[in-house]
Amino acid sequence: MNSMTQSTAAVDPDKRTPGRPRSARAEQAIIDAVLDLINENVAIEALSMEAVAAKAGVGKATIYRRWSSKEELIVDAAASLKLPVPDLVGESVRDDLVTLLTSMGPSASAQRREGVFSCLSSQVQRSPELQVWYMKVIEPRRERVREVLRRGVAEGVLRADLDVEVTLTVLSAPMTGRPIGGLQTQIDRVELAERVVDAVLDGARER
Amino acid sequence: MNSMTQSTAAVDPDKRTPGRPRSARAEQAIIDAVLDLINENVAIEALSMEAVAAKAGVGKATIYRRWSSKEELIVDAAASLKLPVPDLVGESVRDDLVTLLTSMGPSASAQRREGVFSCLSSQVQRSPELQVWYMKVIEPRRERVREVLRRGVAEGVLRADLDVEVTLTVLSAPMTGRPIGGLQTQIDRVELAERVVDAVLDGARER
Amino acid sequence: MNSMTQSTAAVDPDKRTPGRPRSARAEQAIIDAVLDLINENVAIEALSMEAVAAKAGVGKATIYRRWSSKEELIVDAAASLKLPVPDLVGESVRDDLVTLLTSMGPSASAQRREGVFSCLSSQVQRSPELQVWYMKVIEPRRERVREVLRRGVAEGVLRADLDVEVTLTVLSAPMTGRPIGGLQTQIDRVELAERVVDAVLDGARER
Amino acid sequence: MNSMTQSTAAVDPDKRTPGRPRSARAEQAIIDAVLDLINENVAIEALSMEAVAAKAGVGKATIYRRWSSKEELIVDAAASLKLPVPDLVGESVRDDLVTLLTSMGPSASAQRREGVFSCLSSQVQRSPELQVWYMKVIEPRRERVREVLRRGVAEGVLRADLDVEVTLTVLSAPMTGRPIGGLQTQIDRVELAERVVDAVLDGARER
DNA sequence: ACTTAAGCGAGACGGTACGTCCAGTCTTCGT
DNA sequence: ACGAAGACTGGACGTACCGTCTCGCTTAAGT
Repeated sequence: MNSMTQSTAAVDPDKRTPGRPRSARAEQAIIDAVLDLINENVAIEALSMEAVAAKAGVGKATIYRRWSSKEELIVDAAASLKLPVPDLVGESVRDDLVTLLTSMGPSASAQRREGVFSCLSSQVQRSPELQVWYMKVIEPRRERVREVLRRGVAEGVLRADLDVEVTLTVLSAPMTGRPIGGLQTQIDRVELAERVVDAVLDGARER
Repeated sequence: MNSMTQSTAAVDPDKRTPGRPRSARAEQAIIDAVLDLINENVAIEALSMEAVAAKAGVGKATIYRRWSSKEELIVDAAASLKLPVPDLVGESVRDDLVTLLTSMGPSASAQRREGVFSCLSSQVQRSPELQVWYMKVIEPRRERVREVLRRGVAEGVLRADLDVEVTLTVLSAPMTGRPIGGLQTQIDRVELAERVVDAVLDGARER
Repeated sequence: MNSMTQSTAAVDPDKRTPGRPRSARAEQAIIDAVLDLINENVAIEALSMEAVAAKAGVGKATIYRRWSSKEELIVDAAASLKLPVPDLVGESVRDDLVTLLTSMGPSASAQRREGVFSCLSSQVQRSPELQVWYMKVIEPRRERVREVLRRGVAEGVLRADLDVEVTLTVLSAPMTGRPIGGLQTQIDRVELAERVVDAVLDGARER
Repeated sequence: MNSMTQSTAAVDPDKRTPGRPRSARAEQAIIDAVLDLINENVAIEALSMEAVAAKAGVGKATIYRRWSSKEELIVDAAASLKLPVPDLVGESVRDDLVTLLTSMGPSASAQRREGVFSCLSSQVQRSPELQVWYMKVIEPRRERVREVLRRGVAEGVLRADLDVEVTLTVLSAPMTGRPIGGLQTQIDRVELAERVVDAVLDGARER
């Protein structure tokens, strides 16, 4: 994977590889081609390296020199879209959670991203390696949720015995999972986030 | 899709089509081949029609006569595994939910099923048509969850103003979603179900 | 082959086969379908049994019950077109030969026949059995040529030491062979026949 | 067709096409595979591209990149067998014609060639384009025959008013045509050539 | 300025799988 | 027991991509 190569290079910064350095233009053209193709091509997975190379005006070898598989390339393309984790006003646990959850999941932002994330999560199952990379993309947002939950506990707003991990999962799964057979098709992201947060905060049991 | 054909035929049961009827043996051999291949071949999506035909001892045309795409075939193969919705003892809302949730999701039962469901959910996004079929497979279990929730409300165990749909989503998403970056990799299905149910029932907010 | 079946049946004419007799309508429909398809479909050899069955409104088995291969069917279709051997006025050896040669070969008559014979001769190479059948179709005309040649010798019009077989071949080959790279594309059948006959009768050598 | 591509390239020999050049090894392996298969497989037309690719150790696409149809490939395979036009001693018109005719036609030389030419002539009817190519293979020998005939006329050995084209056809048709129902099955090539030449030179008519 | 080494676009390579079409056989009806 | 219909196995068709491998050509760093 690309980023690995960069890290490896960074280990010994004096040593410059001989020969012509890799073209940053080609690199960007490839990423753009991936995103464009995903964007046009709502039906994902018909995304072929051949098409990426053609669209980027690049030889296939130039792609494989940087990414050793289609999956890695797509992960990197997704990573390039990584949204800044939203700034939190920090006034209310509930509002912070709604903000964070809204920014999660496939439909989080620009249309272009939708397809990328949807495609990604379907590919990611396959190899543990890809999961690690995918995690790097989504984990920051998950960590912010944990922080908010812990802050809530500390402030006494949330239960002292809160199971933070399970609560995190319960909150995020409805946002990142596929919208099949559920609510997500009918209501918008913000409303979904609000209802999920409220349901999880308040609980179902009568007291 | 196969089941569609059957339904259509059922509309006019007197009228027999002329010619040799389709072989039930071939049909079953194809389904079995799919399940076997998925089973051996943990890495899904390397599942080829060519291999299915060979394994089933069937011509490719015989497959395409029944299913017009690989996706449809896999959905039908999955449907053939449809578990009986678990019987509920009906003593406690909490226990019933744990039972139902445990039976949900990709790792619900026999190993063979795991792969099928995992493969399935990654394919299903693509076409609205497939989603409809997938829904038919999973919806019964979702409906049972709704019933339990409504029963809980009626019995006064759950909040009177419970948002049943959101609660259903909040409960099921962690079970059916991909296990990426979450708890599912560390803990078993039953424990996950218990912790999710407890978290959702009790809520996070201090009261 | 069909005609064989008929001959076999003729051996014992009292004995009627049990069951429903074969439909003469189907038989004719199949032959007609072959001829029609060859006719439309100038590009021969794309003639499929499937298409014949469809065009004749007949099951494929009905064809295979009568003819055991595509080649046999085509030979029989050709035989059904067998022209009556032309009547000869018998006044002049030269004119009789021109008449006979004109009636030979693929372009001899109705357009429909052209394709059949062209197709036929390309298939016929393959099996000695087919050659026998093909011979039965063309041999009568060849025999008439031999008769005319022998008559010419008897009458003293042709050389006493004439090699009848070679002369027959030399006369007929230009008419039945494919028109590739030769004269046949430029001049019509009658003119070709006349020039061939004259050249062969008169010889090339100066005397 | 392949040779066309080569000729086109020859028009501007400086200009190299970009990309990896085509492998001459693959090209030869394909041609060899065709000839070998025809050779083993006396029953022609069962010759499949699949088998050619497998035997040549080549991807099917590599074949289709060079020849757009099976027919073209076979024509090129035949052309690769093109015999050198035989050297003529030039002493006698009759002997030269026998030599030339003997080298004509499907059974001219090595066994391998027989099948190729036989297969070829059955395919060639179909498209004018193929005929052009086939002509290129056979025309040189035909032209030599014309030359001999003209020389004979000039030397006074042959009739002054000889119809060269018809005589050429009359001589070559028995050699190249199918051996159906004729002499070719009984006598060998050389004898056939001699008898044909003698019959045509001397003529049939008594004088 | 001159090597040297790796980059570049292009496109051919051996392969695998696709979805379609036909061959020749088999199985079910209804006549 | 036939005829018509059509499903059956098998296998070739021609196409699209896979990931790799040349080509001839830049492009820089290090002589």
